[in-house]
Amino acid sequence: MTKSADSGQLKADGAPGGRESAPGLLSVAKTAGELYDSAADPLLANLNPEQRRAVLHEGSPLLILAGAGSGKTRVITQRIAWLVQRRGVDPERILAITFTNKAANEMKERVSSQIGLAARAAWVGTFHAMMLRILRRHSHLLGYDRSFSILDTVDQRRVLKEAMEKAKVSDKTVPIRQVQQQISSAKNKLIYPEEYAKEAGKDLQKQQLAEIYNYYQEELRQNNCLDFDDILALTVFLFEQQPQVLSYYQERFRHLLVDEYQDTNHAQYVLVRLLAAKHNNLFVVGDDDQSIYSFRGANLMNILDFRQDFPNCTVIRLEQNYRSTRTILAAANSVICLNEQRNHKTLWTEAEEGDKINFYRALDQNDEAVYVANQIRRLMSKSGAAMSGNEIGVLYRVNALARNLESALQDHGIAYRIYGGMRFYDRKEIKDIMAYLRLITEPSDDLALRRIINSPRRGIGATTLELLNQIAAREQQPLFEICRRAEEFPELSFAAGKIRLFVHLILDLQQVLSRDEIEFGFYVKQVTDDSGLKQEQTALLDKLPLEATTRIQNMDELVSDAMEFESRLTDELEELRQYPELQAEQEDLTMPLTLAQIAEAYLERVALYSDLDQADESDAVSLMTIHSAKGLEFDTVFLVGANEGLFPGEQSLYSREEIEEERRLAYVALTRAKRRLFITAARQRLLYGQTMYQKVSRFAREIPDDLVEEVGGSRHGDQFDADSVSIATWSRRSEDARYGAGYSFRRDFASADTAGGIAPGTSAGRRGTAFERTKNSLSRDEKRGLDYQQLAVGDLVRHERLGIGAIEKIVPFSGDAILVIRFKSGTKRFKASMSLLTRVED
DNA sequence: CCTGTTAATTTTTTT
DNA sequence: AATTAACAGG
Repeated sequence: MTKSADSGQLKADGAPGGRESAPGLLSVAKTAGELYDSAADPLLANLNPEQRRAVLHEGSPLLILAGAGSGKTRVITQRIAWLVQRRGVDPERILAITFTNKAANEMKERVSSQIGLAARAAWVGTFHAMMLRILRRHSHLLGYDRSFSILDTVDQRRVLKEAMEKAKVSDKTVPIRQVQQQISSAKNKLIYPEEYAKEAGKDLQKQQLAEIYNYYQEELRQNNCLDFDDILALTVFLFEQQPQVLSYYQERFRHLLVDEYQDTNHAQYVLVRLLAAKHNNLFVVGDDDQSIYSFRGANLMNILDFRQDFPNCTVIRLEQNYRSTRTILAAANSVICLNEQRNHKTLWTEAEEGDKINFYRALDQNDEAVYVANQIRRLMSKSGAAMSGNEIGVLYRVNALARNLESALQDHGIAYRIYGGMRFYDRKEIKDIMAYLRLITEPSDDLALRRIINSPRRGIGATTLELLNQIAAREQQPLFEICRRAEEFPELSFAAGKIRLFVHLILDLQQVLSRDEIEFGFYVKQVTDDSGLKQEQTALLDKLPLEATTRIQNMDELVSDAMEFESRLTDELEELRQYPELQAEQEDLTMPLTLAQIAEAYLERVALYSDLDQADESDAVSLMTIHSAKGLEFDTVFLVGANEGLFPGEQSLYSREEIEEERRLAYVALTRAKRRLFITAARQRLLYGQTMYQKVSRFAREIPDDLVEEVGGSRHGDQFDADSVSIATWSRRSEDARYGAGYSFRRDFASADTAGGIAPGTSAGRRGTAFERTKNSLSRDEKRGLDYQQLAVGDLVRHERLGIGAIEKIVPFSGDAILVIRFKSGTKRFKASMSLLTRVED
């Protein structure tokens, strides 16, 4: 399947086409940067020689091996600015790919501040977002309708389960999770069911998988759905099958920039090769030491083999670190050095030595959390040099560790924000509403229909649904079509009335959508109301007050999120209109937006974006996994849970490759810190319902002694270092403790610890969901929000980022109100109780 | 057809 | 520990 990628010939001519000759400036510089007095160019002023060489590079594919904190984002943005402003490249000929939406947003913003609104015409985004954009335009060539929907992992599991039933494979013999993983990795290698079946050969297990895979893919196709991996793989197939389409994008994207190249999987690698093949203007930035996504198919070989893949390429190393102190950098270097699979780089810095790394050996997970909270409070209240919360990041290997930290921070009154975990859009109530939107915009989406036909309860249960399924299979029509014709089928007579109500609900909502008379936010509100979802929760208020309240709040939140989304979209469009020259290629944005288009755009955003992507201005300590911290930096970093079996994880202990990946993860964690680094490990830890006894992580022990200041015990030796009893590893099996005589003494030790008067940290009771608690802690500390009843049209308010604005409109709903506010920069909408606004007295 | 109960399973990391 | 799936009874 790589064949066609290879057949794309790699010409070495980087010669710019006519359209690229710069206005006035330098055709000289393209052969030799020295001929041009680059030192005087303000665009290059803040770059070191290597960075400058990278920005100016021309004529061959370029690999930049950029160590952590070496200014790679700056190099990419300056490169884009350089291309546009000095080389006269049309921004719409630039495709810049990042890995997270957050990184993409940051890049867009930085580029805009350099070159202004023209940046809008460049394509900047994640692989998934960019390829999706391409797929939407050409999906009919692959047999998908333009309005296909994207399944998330949960929906995916639903479909898989059915596929397994069809293939008569019990999910007991083969866990769904594994099937999901297998299919995903096959797709990332561009292997689709047919080929998978061929490769299976006589392997019975593989044959079964192939069958499941086949059913799964069929189901997706029938429902006009793609999963995440399809987005990449189908784009590859599109390019392979439709040379004219490929050729169009090759021509269009004369300049291709890829960030975090070390995290590309095979499909992404092929995409890069295909797109760059014609003009060869490939600009790739990566750091093999920061490759941490092999579990989702990232292939480290892509960056290690770059020289072979692009024989005439140039390699530039960025080794000067601008982020961390000497101490932190030395620690990170000494850890990563122990990996064998790497391009050798040694980061250096001119920065000062800085504080030693603080290592704390905690008693248990609560003690650990309390220690972190105390340290944070100390840092934030230091007279004269008080830090603000957003300069602090708390990082951990697995999301499960966030819980203890949460309660400790709460007890200390520290505002925090948790990233990851449950996405807002993943909540049941939200997904239900999204399923309504999907069915409304795409009536053949059976998956959406099945999700909502009985949500809220309409008395259409499994029996009826089974009947519907049978008829649909017989008639070869989507479920919704069968529902519509329910009267024609006698077997449905029992449920026909209920089905008709449902069909009318959807048809009515479709009509409202196509009439296009109300704003999108209100449309979403109408969906929540008419569907009965809201009412269902209101009815539950007496029975489950806590849950129902959150759900109602979430639905309201979704309404205002939809409003904000619309206004942001319209603002963008407005800006584009002011630059007619940008419009040529933006065909999808030149028309006035209809309600249906907004709905589709919204569904798309919800599918690809996580909460992490929203830039957050509030001043709170960040809690996140190391994975999500990549690309970020904090003045002070706490790395918690530095225990063997947790980090590195238990399942990676016996594979050298996996240990190396974990070590890279450690490297990423350490290099997030600018000035101060705290590392904590617990002697014993209650996790997943079991107490385990843990050694200090090897990564903490690999840091040279002279860089570390130890508190509460040594990093070396076992967990009971006082009497140096050697216990090889912890045990997570409770029956071990019960039955194994050899284990009983562990419990004695454990109780001795607590009986010895060392009280474990206070364990706060569980209160509500993580989401809720985050919100509470913020509102308690910040007093955000306004009471709309005390506001009037014309009042002035201040927003931290947007400045002062005037209230243009107040739209009350469900005890709150949406404020429409005109700022200098444009009109924005806020939910009054949630807004970060303060009133300005005039 | 729905509800409340038990039993079982889960834990890497994310677009 | 906590979420989720299966299951029996109303």
